[in-house]
Amino acid sequence: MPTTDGSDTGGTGRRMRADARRNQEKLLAAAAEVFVGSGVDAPIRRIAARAGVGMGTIYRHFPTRADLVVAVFRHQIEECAEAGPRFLAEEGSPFAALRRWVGLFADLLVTKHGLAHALQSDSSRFAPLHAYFLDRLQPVAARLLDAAAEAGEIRPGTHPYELLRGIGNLCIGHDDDPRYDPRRLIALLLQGLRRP
Amino acid sequence: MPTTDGSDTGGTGRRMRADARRNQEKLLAAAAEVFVGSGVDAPIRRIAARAGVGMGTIYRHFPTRADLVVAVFRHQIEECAEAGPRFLAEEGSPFAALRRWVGLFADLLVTKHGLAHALQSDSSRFAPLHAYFLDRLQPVAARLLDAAAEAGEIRPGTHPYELLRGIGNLCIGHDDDPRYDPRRLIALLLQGLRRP
DNA sequence: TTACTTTACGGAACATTGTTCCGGTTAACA
DNA sequence: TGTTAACCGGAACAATGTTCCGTAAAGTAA
Repeated sequence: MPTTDGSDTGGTGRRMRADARRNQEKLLAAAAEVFVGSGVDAPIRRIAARAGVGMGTIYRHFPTRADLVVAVFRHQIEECAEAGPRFLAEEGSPFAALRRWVGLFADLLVTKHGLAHALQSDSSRFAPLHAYFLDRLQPVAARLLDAAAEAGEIRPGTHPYELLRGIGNLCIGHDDDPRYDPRRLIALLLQGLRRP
Repeated sequence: MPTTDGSDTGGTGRRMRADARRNQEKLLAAAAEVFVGSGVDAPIRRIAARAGVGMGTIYRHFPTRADLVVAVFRHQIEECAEAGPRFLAEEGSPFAALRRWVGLFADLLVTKHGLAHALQSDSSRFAPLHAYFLDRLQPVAARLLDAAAEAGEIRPGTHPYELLRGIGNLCIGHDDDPRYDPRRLIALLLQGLRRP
């Protein structure tokens, strides 16, 4: 798993060359800028151009688009994952923690243009992004669901994966349509979870 | 609004030439076949080739991909729209009718590969598809929701558009992942609608 | 510092797909 | 049957993803 600080080894176990690390950072910065303006489907060429590097360089550092997206959003994903247990400790009930965390998760998807859309995508583009998201967030969702179920606040049996994916899906396309607010539907979904 | 039978006028008010109608039918058949195998994002070239016509022909008949998708699925959309009022008459309660209709709607999206995905899409590709879907199905959803709300079975205030879009979103990507079954989440959503 | 090795860089070249355009063909009709 | 308007096919162009290799730079040791 690559890191973003000076210790990055490029996966080879050897230290990265200085220019390589410089370019990687330039690429991450450029990608973050372009993603905001044009979504995560922006042309690779534009990102390379904005970073001032060639096509070969971007493909060497990030073989797939998903690798680049993961690298750009790693921080936010990490924060979201860490918030789960914290909410469980802070909130009065497991269900309240679950609701708050789901809200944070939805914010992440809604704020970053096209991220939700990329997460499911067709076929298996973005498979690495999908995998990273799940590895990191599914256990968190599972723990919140379990806690709420044990407390008797929701009925048991909900699959964490399915819930995450469903919420992710609901967040798609909110930004080109003011009539559609994913949060209302997410609230309905949570309501449907509650024990009668 | 184009039709598929012999009366098609191509929108000009004049009768279509025989070869034009023949090609349109060949294209519809080919598109339906290709969509099943490769989803609605299959290359235009392949559809044209399967129909045995040139690129110009397909673009003349269906200027955008969405036009072609609409034409292919018109029948199913129409059936779904007509089922709404029928369910309302047949079922014991408005909510039961709503639930049954939502199931039919979901089946439509789940069965036709990639249709759900195309429905929201990014930017505004598929805008005609989106528009047709809404024009036809939103009033049906509205009537079902109103009836259920009036009967006191669900709480009022749910936007038909939002519900349709949400269900559409939930149906995305079910086919490349056995762990994800949109129907379970849709059931939760409906449960969340119910009056306490 | 210099010579040498290893790694990375840049961008041309190729592949795929969407989209447009135009010369030739054909159906419709008098 | 001749005229005309509509239609056809596919070449040509454009945008983008992906690969490859000659060249340049960084690291290393004498």
